[in-house]
Amino acid sequence: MTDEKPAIEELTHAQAAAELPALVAGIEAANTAYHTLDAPEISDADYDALKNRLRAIEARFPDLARPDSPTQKVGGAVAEGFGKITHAVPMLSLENGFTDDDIRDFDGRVRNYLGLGPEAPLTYTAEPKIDGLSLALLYEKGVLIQAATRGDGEVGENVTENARTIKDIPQRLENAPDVLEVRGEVYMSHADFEALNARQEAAGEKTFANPRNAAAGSLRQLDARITAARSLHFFAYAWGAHSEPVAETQSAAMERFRALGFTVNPLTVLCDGPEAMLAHYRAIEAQRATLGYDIDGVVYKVNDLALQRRLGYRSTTPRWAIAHKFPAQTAWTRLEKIEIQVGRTGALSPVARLTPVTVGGVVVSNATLHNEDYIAGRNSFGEEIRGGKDIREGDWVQVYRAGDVIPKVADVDLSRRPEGAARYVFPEICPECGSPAIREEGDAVRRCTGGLICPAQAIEKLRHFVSRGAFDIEGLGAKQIEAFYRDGWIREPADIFALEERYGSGLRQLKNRDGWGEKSAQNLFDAIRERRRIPLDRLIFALGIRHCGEAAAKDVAQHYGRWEAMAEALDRARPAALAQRAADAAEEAERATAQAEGRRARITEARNAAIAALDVPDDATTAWADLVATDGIGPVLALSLSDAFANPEERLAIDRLVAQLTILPPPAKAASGAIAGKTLVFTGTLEKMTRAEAKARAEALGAKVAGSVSAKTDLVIAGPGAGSKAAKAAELGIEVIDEDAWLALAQGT
DNA sequence: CAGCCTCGAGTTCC
DNA sequence: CTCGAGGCTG
Repeated sequence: MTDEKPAIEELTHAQAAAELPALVAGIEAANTAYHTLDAPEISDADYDALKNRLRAIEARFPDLARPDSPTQKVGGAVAEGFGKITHAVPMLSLENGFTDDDIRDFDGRVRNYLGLGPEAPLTYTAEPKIDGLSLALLYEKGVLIQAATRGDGEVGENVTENARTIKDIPQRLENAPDVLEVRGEVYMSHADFEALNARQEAAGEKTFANPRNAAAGSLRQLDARITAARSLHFFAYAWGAHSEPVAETQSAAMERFRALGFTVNPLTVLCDGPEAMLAHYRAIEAQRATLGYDIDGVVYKVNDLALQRRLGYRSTTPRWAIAHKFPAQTAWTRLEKIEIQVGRTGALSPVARLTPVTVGGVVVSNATLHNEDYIAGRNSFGEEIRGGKDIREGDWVQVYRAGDVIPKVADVDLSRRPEGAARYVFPEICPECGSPAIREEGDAVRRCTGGLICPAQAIEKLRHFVSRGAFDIEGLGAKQIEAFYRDGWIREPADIFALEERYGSGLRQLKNRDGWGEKSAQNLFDAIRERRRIPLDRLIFALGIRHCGEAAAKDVAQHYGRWEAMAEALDRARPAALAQRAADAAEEAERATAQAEGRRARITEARNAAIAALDVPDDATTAWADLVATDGIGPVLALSLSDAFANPEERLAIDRLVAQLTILPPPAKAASGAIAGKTLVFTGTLEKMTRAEAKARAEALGAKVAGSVSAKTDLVIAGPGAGSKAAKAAELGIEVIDEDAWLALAQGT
């Protein structure tokens, strides 16, 4: 079909421009026909010819190449290939359990939360945990309109076209609700995996380490035709958005999925308690090798959906489910060397360099050794781990991947320990800068004291500054930061914003060195300029102050509202912060003798004396108390913040940075709903829900739940048998309601 | 004051 | 993903 077309070399620009649209349309039509109708309209050879011609034209006239051209979707380097999809209902992960007792504890927690006794009937489903990748399929009026990967749980990738090629995924559902999002696992069978690898090898292509990687790689193909050729499968096991209730129990929901045309795992059963769950676990474990696909455990879920709803969710996992994982695969290898890495906070982290070995289908050559004690064979309480065996260079060690991800050392074979292998001596000098590395009392890690003098710390801090939750500057990743640091172009965050002015012309001329050119330099400067406007919480997080992560930064930003208010308050509170530290030191010094004499009061006396000696102004005490009383901020974080702002060098660097920025205040908390922002106290017996449940419900509605009634309390919910708290509420003139009124409030909003 | 929950920090491999 | 530690609750 390309016969009459002029050869590429003879094509004029105008001719090429005229031919392109039809070419692109032809390829796209073929794509659609291939995987939506399962009936290719043209032969593979013709398809390839079309694509080759398009590629050739684009190569000769690059200005004609469109960013959405089909040639951009072949085997390309990824990422931008897929659109992002925000999950209407987040795709959470599951809590993991490993031992029988973990599962019994889970059952206990569920019962406790629901207010059920140990003998009350409670049914769970138990199903194999498929080792694949989760996928969310959105159906509207019974038609599949979107498929998204899990991603980080909030935002996934749009792989709709690829999902359409999977036979187990129905394109249409009969008698389905208007909106139904079915979730499940995409996986590849052992047989298909072996066959695929054989084909890959024969074609000289790279093979996959395990079925899960093969499934993931296949689903994330930019060319859906490749996905179609990979025979993937799908088990449905959960749901997200839905316009009407799916069912009343988990098992009925699975039955309904089956009726709708999905495949549901046949090894799903109902269990009437933890012992039955454990029995099923062992039964599945026994069949594991003969299933024909990989599983990595068994998932238990509370069957009754009304109970699931009551149990609700913690921050990242549901309370009504747990994954009982099989023991991780292990392998023995030689530990060649122990190396020390220095992190952002100066922490010295030992890493094992291993003779590469395959563990569960993945080649592992490094493993974390955590800290000094872990190498020595002890945990933080001084108890023995690995039977007290220490780890030495040259040892044969058994490694596994914790949570199937992080390689760790499980055991040491002492019989194979080389002659003369010495106990590992942990360095007390930073290997990067030579400063003393100190281990504070009661701390598990040893830290370099070099601060920003230490290049490792400086670089790690800068990396943190540009990381995802912080300034997130596109084009300025870890590698670039390190290069700029070594060049001396970026030594502190403020330098990033001076980069264009100081080195712009130089960078533009760095043709092809480190991949820089005029265009990429311009992109970087644009990205940096975009970030000159930054939300306050991101700025605080980016500063990399110890103990101040993303969540704490949000709390601090919310508390102060404006940067100036924060800086001013921290400056004012400084004397009180110093007093706090002095008091802590005095307490530490006094503790041993006070305990010997059995006089706890002496500790308080010592603290007070230390504070009194410093003569702290009242406004400092007020500012400090205000900070420490903030939700989520305790003395440790508060001191850390105070130290960062009081350190002259650090403060100057912060001020230089802030001078370059426009800081956006945190959004005012949406005070919607009757109890949002209110402080509640529950007292007496609640009959319709447990305390924990009531608390979770209140917090979900934006309220705070306190334990005792004070002037700050807004509302008291009193059940039967309420005593002093209700009386105190009456005394303070605080509104008191009963459980039914509370339920109305909780449900109404 | 002890136990729970959440957050912070560090780490590996694709 | 996991461990340790900080902060809050009962």
